[in-house]
Amino acid sequence: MARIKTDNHLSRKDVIVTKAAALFREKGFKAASMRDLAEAVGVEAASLYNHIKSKTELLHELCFSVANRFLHKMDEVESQNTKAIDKIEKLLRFHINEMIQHYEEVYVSDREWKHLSDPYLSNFQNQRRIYRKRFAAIIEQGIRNNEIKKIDAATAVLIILHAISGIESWHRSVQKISASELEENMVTILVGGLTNQ
Amino acid sequence: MARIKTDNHLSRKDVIVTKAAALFREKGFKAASMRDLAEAVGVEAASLYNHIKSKTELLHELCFSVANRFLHKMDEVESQNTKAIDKIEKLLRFHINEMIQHYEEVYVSDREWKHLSDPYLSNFQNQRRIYRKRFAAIIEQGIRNNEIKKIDAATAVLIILHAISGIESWHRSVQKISASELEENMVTILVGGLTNQ
DNA sequence: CCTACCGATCGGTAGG
DNA sequence: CCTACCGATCGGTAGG
Repeated sequence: MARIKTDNHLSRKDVIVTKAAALFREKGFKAASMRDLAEAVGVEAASLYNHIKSKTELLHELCFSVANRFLHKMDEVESQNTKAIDKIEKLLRFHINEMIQHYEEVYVSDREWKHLSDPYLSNFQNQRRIYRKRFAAIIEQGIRNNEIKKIDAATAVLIILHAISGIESWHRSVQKISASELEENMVTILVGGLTNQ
Repeated sequence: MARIKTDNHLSRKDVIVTKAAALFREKGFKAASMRDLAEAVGVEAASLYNHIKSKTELLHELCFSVANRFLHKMDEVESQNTKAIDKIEKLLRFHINEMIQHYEEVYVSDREWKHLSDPYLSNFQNQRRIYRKRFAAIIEQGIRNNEIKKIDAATAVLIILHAISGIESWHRSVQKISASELEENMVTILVGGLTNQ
């Protein structure tokens, strides 16, 4: 997915990864078979193995490409010289947009990572734990600066991250409101819930 | 699960359903095998079928027993003569407590229902859609009465319900804060996010 | 990229 | 509640 392309065409591998994300999202990792995937790609199941090593490899490519994007954004936000609540809003908006634009991948990374096997599993869990701690540290900074209510930071992170995963329902619904309206509503409720005023 | 008992002992069936909830939560419905379940119960796999009809039956018993509790609570809350924001807080606290006390069942009902098969699948999806509409209607009432910010009610429901599912992370963590502190933190953030003040 | 096929594991049944 | 076993399906490989 991160390969540089000279044209708009996706490599066969990219097609496989993309179709895998859609299938894993729809059926779950375990219930999605390599034969399902082969049919979606338009080849026989055995042919997939000329491009990938295993079914699990597909899952960990998806999980880590998503995790890397979030960690990269966290680096960027932490280095900025802004108020804690602004950092949180930036992270929140990034999460919302990632979920809207890369729905299948982000969803799979969020819900199917438990099917990873070691060493990827513990690696992923570690990255996730660290990300949440960094997020909580920003909230704690905001509480010390009186920008944010006196709440448990870990609980706040948990609420924010899970609330965002709710976009999944919006994504598959008849979509009454637009993506930008969705974003503003979420920011209003969640930033509003954290701040004193 | 709803059967009346004359003593504290669970019937064999109850043990199977309870162990199934734990297994489906831990591994996911598809990845949890009947042989895993048999081992957890302490019998051979074939023996399970003297108490249950199929693996799917276990899933739909879990999903519908959880759904029924929420629908029953919704009936109760709707019939009360209180402000919309109080109804929301009541539902919110009920959800939180259900998630804390019946963690495995509620989690499975929330995350594994897609493995139901028709007619149970569409039945469950219907109940879920109706529940959310009733929840949204209360929020809309609150907006009309100026108790709640002018937001999209469906988005608010989505945020609330998914935020609660975040308790899953708390449940399996080293549990820094108590259940009641968790509840108060969630109510503070979410009710605070909805209200004008 | 395909045909042919493998060993393993699955949910479930027969019969006692 | 057990032993014995079934047909189906799985991820993956061999060989071309």
